[in-house]
Amino acid sequence: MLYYGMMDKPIALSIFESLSSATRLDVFRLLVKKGPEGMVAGEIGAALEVPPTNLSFHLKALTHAGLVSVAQEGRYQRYRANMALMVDLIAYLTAECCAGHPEQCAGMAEAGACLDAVCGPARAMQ
Amino acid sequence: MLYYGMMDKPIALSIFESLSSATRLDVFRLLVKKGPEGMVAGEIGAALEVPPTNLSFHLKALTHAGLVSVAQEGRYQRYRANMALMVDLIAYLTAECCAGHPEQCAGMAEAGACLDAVCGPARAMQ
DNA sequence: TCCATAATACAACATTTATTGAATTATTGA
DNA sequence: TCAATAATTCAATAAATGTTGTATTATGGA
Repeated sequence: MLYYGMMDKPIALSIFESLSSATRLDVFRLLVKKGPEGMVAGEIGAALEVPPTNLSFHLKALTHAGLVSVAQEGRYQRYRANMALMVDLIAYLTAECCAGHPEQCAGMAEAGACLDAVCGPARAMQ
Repeated sequence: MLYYGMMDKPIALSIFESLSSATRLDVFRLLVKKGPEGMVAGEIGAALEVPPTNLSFHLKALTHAGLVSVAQEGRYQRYRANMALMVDLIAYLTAECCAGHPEQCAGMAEAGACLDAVCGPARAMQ
């Protein structure tokens, strides 16, 4: 079940900050691609050719924002993407869309907008 | 109709960079709230208490990323949010989820993930 | 135990981004 | 036309981020 309401401005900001670096966006997309299996830090570094020190810096930012989770496996650290947070984020951005009159959203930009466009009318707040 | 495929890494990056500033996130959310009506620059600056010079700097970044559109009205510049781009962005992030086996996504993080979780199975690529 | 490996923490430096004030462009109304 | 307003551009400064090398912590295997 999706729970819209966990998100607030500081969290949204830290998510956007986290994904605003090319390195971190690469890391997150790689982990999304890997799915539940995840990857240990060394594998990520090798795949993206990022030096260990620098990778630690970026993984810390992603972890702090909640975009990735980390689990210790012996001397390895396994990282996994948290896609659910992205879903919450979009819900947050669209929550007050058109001042509560989302039927107006048809007129916004090139395509439909608001939560209807994301999930369909029946799925909002589901 | 949503068209998944307009998004690429540089565009995704510029969107995240755009929304990684508190001022720009405030501006974008305010414009989403306003809907198709939009707001002129001066109104935005007054509402958020951002000096004109600084606001121009941030509006330029949002416009360049495609998150807002701008239309001239006499000596005013009217800005509107482009929600559709956010929908595309999520589709981009989830496109290669779980290496093409999105049924694995149930195991990711706290909630469902991938496009199914965003739009429901029937809506993917619709 | 001892050495090699995985990963992170810290500090110095380099780079990028944000903010401010002054000047510029363009439009409206008297 | 001329003064006032809306908004931007530009240049200088301030602040935040990213990167690198060295040192540290902790685990696993010989």
